[in-house]
Amino acid sequence: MSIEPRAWEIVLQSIESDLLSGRLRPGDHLQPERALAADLGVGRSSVREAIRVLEVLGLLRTAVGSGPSAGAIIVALPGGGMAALMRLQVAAQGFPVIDVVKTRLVLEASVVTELAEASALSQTTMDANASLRPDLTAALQLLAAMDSRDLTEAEFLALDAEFHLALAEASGNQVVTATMAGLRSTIEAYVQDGASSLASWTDTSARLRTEHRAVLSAIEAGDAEAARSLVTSHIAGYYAETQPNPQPTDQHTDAPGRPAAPTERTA
Amino acid sequence: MSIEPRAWEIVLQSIESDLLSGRLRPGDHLQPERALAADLGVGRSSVREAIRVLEVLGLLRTAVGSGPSAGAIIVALPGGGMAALMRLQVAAQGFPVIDVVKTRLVLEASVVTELAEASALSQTTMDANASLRPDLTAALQLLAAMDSRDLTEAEFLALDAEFHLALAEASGNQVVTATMAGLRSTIEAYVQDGASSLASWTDTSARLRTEHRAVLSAIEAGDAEAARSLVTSHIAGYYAETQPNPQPTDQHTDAPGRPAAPTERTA
DNA sequence: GCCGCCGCTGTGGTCCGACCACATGCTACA
DNA sequence: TGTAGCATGTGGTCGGACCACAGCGGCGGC
Repeated sequence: MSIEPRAWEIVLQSIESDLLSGRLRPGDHLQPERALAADLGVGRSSVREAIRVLEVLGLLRTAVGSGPSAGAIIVALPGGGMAALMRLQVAAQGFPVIDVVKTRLVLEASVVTELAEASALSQTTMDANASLRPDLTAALQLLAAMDSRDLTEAEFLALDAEFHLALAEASGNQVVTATMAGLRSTIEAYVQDGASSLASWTDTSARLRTEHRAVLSAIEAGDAEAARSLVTSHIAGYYAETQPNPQPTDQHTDAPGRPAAPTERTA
Repeated sequence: MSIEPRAWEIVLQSIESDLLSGRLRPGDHLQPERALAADLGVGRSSVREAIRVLEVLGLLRTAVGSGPSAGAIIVALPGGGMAALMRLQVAAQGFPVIDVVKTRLVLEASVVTELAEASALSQTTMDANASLRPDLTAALQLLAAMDSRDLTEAEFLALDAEFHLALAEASGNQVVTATMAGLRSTIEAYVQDGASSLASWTDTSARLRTEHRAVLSAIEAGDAEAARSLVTSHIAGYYAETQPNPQPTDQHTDAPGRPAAPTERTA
């Protein structure tokens, strides 16, 4: 017959159903752990496991103490959970880095295309619709910060990653933004790994700066095709430059004696 | 200075570092909870919280009992974790449904483009490279299954979702596949919600079938542009058709028939 | 009457011990 | 020799205990 779900799943489903029905909304407090446990007829440990999951997934934050700021509060900030997911999946070899890069390419191409189109649209219509024009000030500020002469490679590349994330944010698509944020930590890792193998960091960073400005210009000019092409070559170019020996489908390194880790399909 | 991380974070980091260093690989067993707790100097509850997180993220599965199949085993199946993340973020209003649809659009367009290009490539080169040709048999079988006359709307749409997922799998990009799998449950929900508002289900399902075949034909013909355009209009068309009244921020509220979307496990 | 200190209370964070259910595998008995 | 049943190891759950911390309010000093 129907198997009894584990206790922590009961808690998770209860919270999810409260979320869906609107009984819980962002900003609300969860019941205290002890009360929730009593209500659902489970132990406090089980409640804590469910809360921990939700916390890692970025759905709530917890704080000790008392008062309005304490307790478990619903906060839907998707970036954190996505980042944890990506990071761990890459670590567990569930996600090859090349796939992460390819996905980044696809998403960013779409982001800049959309931004350029929105920009073009805002130019053809009345200025009254200034709200339609994407907000690129954050990206511009990051670009300016990257012009600073006294940046280490790591600092520069961190700003680089933030710049790309800012573009995603400007596009307004929260799913894409969250995914990019999740990809970001992985991207930053490979980007910084690759930086050491560059012929000349000065040359490369200068080129990256130029390319960034070109992308932004294309967006502001409303030239979607150019923006897409520029951002694609920007990302692919750096990746190619830092991967001197491609290693086709293999990667995943060592230990050929392994049972090849089947990603067991549920079907 | 540095604040002490919570105990369960210590466990998580320990496992992640084992993953990164290769001490843990897919298929391996984690230490028993009690041993891990003793090793790391934390309580068993904290170990369990970390393990629970990893389980929801799709990094491992747990089983009771004894013997080789029991215990916590590393299995990197990204789909499950992504699905849980997407589902909960949508529930918490962190992800507007429209953004989910847009992201699906972008990813699927890229998938079919890539498939078509690979297909074209495999045609121009020797047939010896048959391995380069994407494997679309799964998609074809699903298409055939959808031709069956006696399908309910729900069954048809489930097959539909699986078809789109099969395309992603055929493309070989695991990040995209996992993201699509995560989007899938959300997509299925809105798709089935919308189905009731259709003028004629018979007409619509016939059209969907035709569009599916057209997409597949374009892929097999190696016509990337056509494939992209077809899949875009396919998805956007259905979404537009089922959303006569956009209903800005609202949505969901229901629960008829679906018991709050359990974390689909089982193997 | 006003202000500040201190303890009370509620909260999450952690640990511990206990017990259960279950899957194995071995042992003892027929 | 075969099988029934027990021993073992594992995750799953619970309840209790204690801690640290943040607010809040009462009490006392000024």
